[in-house]
Amino acid sequence: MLIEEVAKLSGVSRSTVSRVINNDPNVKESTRARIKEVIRKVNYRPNSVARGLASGRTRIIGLVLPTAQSSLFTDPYYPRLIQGITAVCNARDYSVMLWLTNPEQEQNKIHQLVSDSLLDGMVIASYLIDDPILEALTKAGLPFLLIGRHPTRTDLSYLDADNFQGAREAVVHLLRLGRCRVATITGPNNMIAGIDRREGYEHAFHERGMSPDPALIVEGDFSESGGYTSMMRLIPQNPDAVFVASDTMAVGALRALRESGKRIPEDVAVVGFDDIPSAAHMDPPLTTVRQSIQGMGQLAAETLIQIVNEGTAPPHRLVLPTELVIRSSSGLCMDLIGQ
Amino acid sequence: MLIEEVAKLSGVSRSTVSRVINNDPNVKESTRARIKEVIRKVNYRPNSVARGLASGRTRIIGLVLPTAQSSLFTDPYYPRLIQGITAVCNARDYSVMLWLTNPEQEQNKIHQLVSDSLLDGMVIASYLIDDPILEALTKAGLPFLLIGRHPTRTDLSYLDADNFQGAREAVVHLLRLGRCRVATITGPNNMIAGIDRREGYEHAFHERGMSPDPALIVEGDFSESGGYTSMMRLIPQNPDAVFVASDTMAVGALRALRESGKRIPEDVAVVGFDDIPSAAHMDPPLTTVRQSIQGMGQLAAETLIQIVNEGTAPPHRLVLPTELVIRSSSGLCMDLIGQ
DNA sequence: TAAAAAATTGGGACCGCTCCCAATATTAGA
DNA sequence: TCTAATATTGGGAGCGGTCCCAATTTTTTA
Repeated sequence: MLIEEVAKLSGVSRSTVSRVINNDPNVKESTRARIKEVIRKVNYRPNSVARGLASGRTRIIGLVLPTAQSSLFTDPYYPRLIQGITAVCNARDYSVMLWLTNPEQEQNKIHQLVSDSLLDGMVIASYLIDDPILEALTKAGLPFLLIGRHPTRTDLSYLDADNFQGAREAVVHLLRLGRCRVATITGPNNMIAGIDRREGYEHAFHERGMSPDPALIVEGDFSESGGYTSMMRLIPQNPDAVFVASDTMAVGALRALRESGKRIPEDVAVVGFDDIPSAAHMDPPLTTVRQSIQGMGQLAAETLIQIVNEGTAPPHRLVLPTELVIRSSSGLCMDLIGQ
Repeated sequence: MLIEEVAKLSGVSRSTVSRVINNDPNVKESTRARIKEVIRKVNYRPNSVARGLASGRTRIIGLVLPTAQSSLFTDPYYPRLIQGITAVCNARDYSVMLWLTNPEQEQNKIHQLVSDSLLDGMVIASYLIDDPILEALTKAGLPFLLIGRHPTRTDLSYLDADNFQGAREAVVHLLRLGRCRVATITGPNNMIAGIDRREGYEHAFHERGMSPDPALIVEGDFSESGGYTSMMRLIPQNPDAVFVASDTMAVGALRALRESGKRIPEDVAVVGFDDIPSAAHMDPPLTTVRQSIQGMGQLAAETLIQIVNEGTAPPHRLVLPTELVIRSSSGLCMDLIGQ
């Protein structure tokens, strides 16, 4: 079924049908109703490829995720992000195209996408974006949004959780509970989220005029086994608490602590980051910093769609709040005592 | 940069450039080389929307996943599937479009996609596909592939793991170890994977002239908390082993067993299904049935692309083998004794 | 009631490719 | 060396919409 046929059946020209399809107000109400009825009756749907070619807008947004990330799909992070983004896109009648790229392909792939004019915009959740690519993106005029702030460039739109504050609060919580050898397993040092959380950790010390012992800082990789390995390296330093930069790593850290005969939280208090669904069921239930990844995905999609439709405004920099969720892995908490 | 400009720079017509782009053999080698050089130099990339409109093929395949599934993204199943599919599509220069739909939207959405001619084919991993949709898909002539066999229709192409054999072997293993009250936590009864695994469980009994006690069969929902709840319901029946239809549920089941003071495997042996990455790190390490979900995704993409390019052959029915991975949650195993 | 303004509608010109068929160049056969 | 066959190439006609501008209708205004 073509627009021309719908036009014939409605007794109008294809232009008028096109107007109805695109919600152009310049159509007489009675005409619009008649056409809509025909469209409904014959179940007409405009060919989106043709629309895309003619209008220059495809209503497709691209989502680029790094596949190198070992935690890519064992950690619910990306799945949640995807869920948030697709939910909004579905509702707004946008389609989502997905690319999982490893670093070698990534540059080439993004270039390709940019010059392909298949996309109206893209969400880039990769953390290893080098400047040439950003340059290409900017020059191509393709709207894009980073998930996770860019370490240096401030002229780009991004969305991020408040990693610094979240980490800071977690560590303040541990210090307040009287822990004095608070260690941390950080994220990768080349990921901004890892860096920001470590800085939040450090800041919590500085606020009290203290400095963390460098021996208590170990880099992790956001994976479960990475958490285990890092914790094993940390144990000889006798920490009495550890802030782990992701819940998935915390799972590994808990395992390492158990195997070493440490009691949690008596010997070592543990705080994670993310509040993944299983955090509440861990042994013991994990105190953690909650971030709404799905919410971030939703906001990302909404923001990008807005940019696409309203032209590029000044860069959007959106930072979502986090929330410390206190469970038993960090020690006695008032709620429990009350019961 | 348009094809016409490339043609001008190469001193040929756009037709010849088009031939080179599409690897048409009817081009003189010297001409082809010259054009390729120009393309490289000016970094020309054909507009895929225009190609799609002109050729009727977009090189985009759709992937439809059910979002209702509570385990959607806590279980690594779908992420892995996505990873497998995108890997192959990337390599073959296809793009993947993703839809996460809930049952209410699903029907409407698929209809929309079908009549939109944006897709060359689709992979449908949803389990609640009703006949009208399948009819629409078939009638539209859009190639599609189901992940998970259809319960009744045998004329459709699908890809599935050998759920029946995998479950059967798991239960045979438990029975051979001398367990006599082998329970099971099944998948949802409306998912074919859940049904096939339960039938494998039952068959293992029948092979030995036995029948499972119906009280030892409890339906689960493939989620961690579902596994916990189901196990709690099972414990009063005094099982000495349990076959859990997914590792994620097994996590919950282990938790329930621990809380009830049961030793694993001494009191209750446990076998899962999937072999998720954390299975080897559980306490105790989980015996489970391994299936390569990523491999399934890859094969799905390859098969669909083949169907798209070579026309619809007789329906493809591909069943991938599973493998029993014996760890300690199911009891003593020879490997361990040997050490 | 006629002219002016505003609201609708129609139709040609693309969007940037592919594809078919006719035209031209090249090679082989006699 | 000339003709037939074969290999290359060119160009028109779409693919199915959108969009602009001119034409037509309807509504206002004087």
